[in-house]
Amino acid sequence: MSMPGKPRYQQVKELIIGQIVSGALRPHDRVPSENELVGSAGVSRMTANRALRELTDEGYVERVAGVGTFVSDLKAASHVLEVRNIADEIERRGHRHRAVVLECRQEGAEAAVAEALQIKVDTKVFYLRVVHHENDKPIQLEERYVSAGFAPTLLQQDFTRMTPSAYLSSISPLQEADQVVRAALPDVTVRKNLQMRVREPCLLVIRRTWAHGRPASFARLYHPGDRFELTGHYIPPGMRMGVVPDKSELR
Amino acid sequence: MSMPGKPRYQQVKELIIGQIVSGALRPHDRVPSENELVGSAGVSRMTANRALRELTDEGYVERVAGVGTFVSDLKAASHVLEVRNIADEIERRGHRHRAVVLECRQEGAEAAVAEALQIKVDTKVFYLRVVHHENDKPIQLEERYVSAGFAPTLLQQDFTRMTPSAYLSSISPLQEADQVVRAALPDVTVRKNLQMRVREPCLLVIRRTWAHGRPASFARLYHPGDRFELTGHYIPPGMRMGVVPDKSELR
DNA sequence: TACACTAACCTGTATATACAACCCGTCGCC
DNA sequence: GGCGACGGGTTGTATATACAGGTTAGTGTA
Repeated sequence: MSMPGKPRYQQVKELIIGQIVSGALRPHDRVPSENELVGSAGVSRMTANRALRELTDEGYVERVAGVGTFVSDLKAASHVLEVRNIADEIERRGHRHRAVVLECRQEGAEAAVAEALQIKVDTKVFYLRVVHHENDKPIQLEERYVSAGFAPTLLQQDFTRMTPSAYLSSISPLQEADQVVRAALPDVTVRKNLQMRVREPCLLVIRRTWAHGRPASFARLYHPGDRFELTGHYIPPGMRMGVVPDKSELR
Repeated sequence: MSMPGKPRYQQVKELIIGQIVSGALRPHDRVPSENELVGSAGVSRMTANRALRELTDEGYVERVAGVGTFVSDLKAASHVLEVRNIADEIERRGHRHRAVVLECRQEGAEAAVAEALQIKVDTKVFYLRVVHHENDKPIQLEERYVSAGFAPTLLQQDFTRMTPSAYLSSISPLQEADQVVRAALPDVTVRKNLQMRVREPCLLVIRRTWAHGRPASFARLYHPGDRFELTGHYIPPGMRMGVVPDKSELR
């Protein structure tokens, strides 16, 4: 255990992250305790403590004093992206989510998709189109391409029970992502599927998610402009433990 | 220096955050070194190190080995919000930014503004309208209301040299914020100011920034849908040092 | 003057040690 | 059987110490 260059606490972190990402450690599983890491990783307890503490800050694990350290639920990851799983979002508002699968098949990647997924044109990809409803009103049209190698069992999945993005993150959680948000006029197909008025603009989120350093999935998410908005909230870190000089509570 | 209940490293962090937020320490100022904190805060160097290290992770300060610790530029704050200072954004693309101030005056808050800023209707607020250009093409119409008490010297400011949001964050940086993003059709005034085609939708960002627990500023930012997009990128924390998660199993 | 070297200071990491608080199972006492 | 005390394991924090490596200013020499 002596990869030179990288600090030892970082090596310990990567060891554990690797086991989480590879699936060897699953959510709610127990992570080696500090004292166990002293033995197995050959570091001091303070070093093991730092590794586990930083993994806690980063959302990988949760620690309970007197009990142990456990892999966390990984839902926190998509939080930063502001658009979480649409089903969770709807349920959090106390509404009913329903998904209608329009298409679900394998096809050859066209140029734009191939470029986004960094594969050759005509490579096999899975293609999905799903409309998500909130209380029976369509609120998102999801058009998604998934690299075939990444999720071989995708076509057998029932996406009315679990959204594609939830399914994908269950296969390999906590990866990289980039996205673009723009306002655009929908084409006729999109407009019909979302039951939008003519000339109503839509909010379009284009997102790629990465796994193992390669794009795994490419999605276009269309939302009706009059029924959907992205919300974000920001509190500077370090302010969250109840600091703040002035605490005037309002509302 | 012994407030029981809060750990000492946290007390040190809050001490420094307080000086940054209050303005006693400004960007690029030097922060007490670890050894100075050993003397002035009465903690061990390891404890001071932990405080400064966490402030680094949280974006408050930057550290240079061999040199010292300095208050950061605070641009990190808006980073999470994905729309940073529009002028920085434009310059980062190597383009030219120009701001045209349409209006800049004091007025009584109307109902919607009063609610957003949590003040009474007709309370005095500053009202600003600025068009931001990228290479002489309008790219953002900024309509902003600022609580009068928050920035008394606002009307004297030259907003062609410094954007309103940069000015506000220079007064009291690193506060809380919330925002909403939506797609909408602009009204005629907005469309004209942004030189948009008819029926072209716009991307609307509505943002409130908070200071000392109260809303300080409320802004509507309109962007032409065909010339503007919000981008975001997400890398899970802990993966940023070049990890390659391998499948090294243990036990 | 030009240049090399050193001393002082800084961050970054690693370790051993210590104590507090917490959780839980077990053992012993009532 | 019931109940409380206790001990072992766990996290959380604090400290002293040590060494490595970076930066800078100043000093001294060629």
